[in-house]
Amino acid sequence: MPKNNAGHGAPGSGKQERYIQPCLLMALMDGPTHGYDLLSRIAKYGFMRDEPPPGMIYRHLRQMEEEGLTASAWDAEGEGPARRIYSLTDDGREALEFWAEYMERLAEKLDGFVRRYREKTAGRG
Amino acid sequence: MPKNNAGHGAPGSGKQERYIQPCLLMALMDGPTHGYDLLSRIAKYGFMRDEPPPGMIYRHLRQMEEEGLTASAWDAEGEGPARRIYSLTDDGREALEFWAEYMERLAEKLDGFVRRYREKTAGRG
DNA sequence: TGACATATATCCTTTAAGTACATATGGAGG
DNA sequence: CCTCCATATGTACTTAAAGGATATATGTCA
Repeated sequence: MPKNNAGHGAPGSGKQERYIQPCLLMALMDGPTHGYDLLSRIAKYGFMRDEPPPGMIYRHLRQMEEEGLTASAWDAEGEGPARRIYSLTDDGREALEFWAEYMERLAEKLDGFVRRYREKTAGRG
Repeated sequence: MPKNNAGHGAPGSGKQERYIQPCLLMALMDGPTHGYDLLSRIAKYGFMRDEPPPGMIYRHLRQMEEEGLTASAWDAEGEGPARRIYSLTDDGREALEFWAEYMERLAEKLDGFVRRYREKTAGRG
């Protein structure tokens, strides 16, 4: 057995492809909300084993706001600490469309690769 | 138009998901060869726009050899500078199977995401 | 009043990819 | 013969993006 493919890329290594940005954009399609809630919303897309550390999504949210993909405002109403409510901008919706097309193409390539592999190994192993 | 989604992840940014390691493993399934030849072999899998810079694949090849996924030997025969001929090990074949399963799962997740997006946006835009 | 849950935010580190450059060999042309 | 070029391999530095730890604030509840 190989040592679980330690090293580059994906299987087994630390750095995953978690698609946090498109997940956040997608989650915001269901309506504006605050960061902590987005954390649980994006879990259902299946790209991460566990919930990502909170710090992570704030980093993304800040960056996305800088890029004009989201807008935000403080919400002091309600209990607990004040929340910052994020919403999608038109640019954000466009970016998500971009992502969807990219992800579609990527899925095709991945499928093509796997198909090719299965053909190559058909009838052995 | 958004500024082409500058920033994180994939569409438009620098860091791509090029799957060089699985591509190299797959290319070696067609038989042992040297690095420069692998460069052109892996182009056909479609993960990179252009051929990756040569230095890159040597980095990968060295790392893969450290991990026991490939073996190599000098070939001084023939013209030009000596070549190093790489071949797959059993661990390498197993790692490729690993990759194939990973890529299959990833493709499913991507398709699921895109499907969900298309449903959400059906009938508008 | 002190632990706890929610919520936001900043920092430093690690990983892997991008980029540029350094080396070596043999062939072709002036 | 000497330079330039194509092939071929390799090292080194830089950047990008994710991982992870930690800091801050607030209101609830025991």
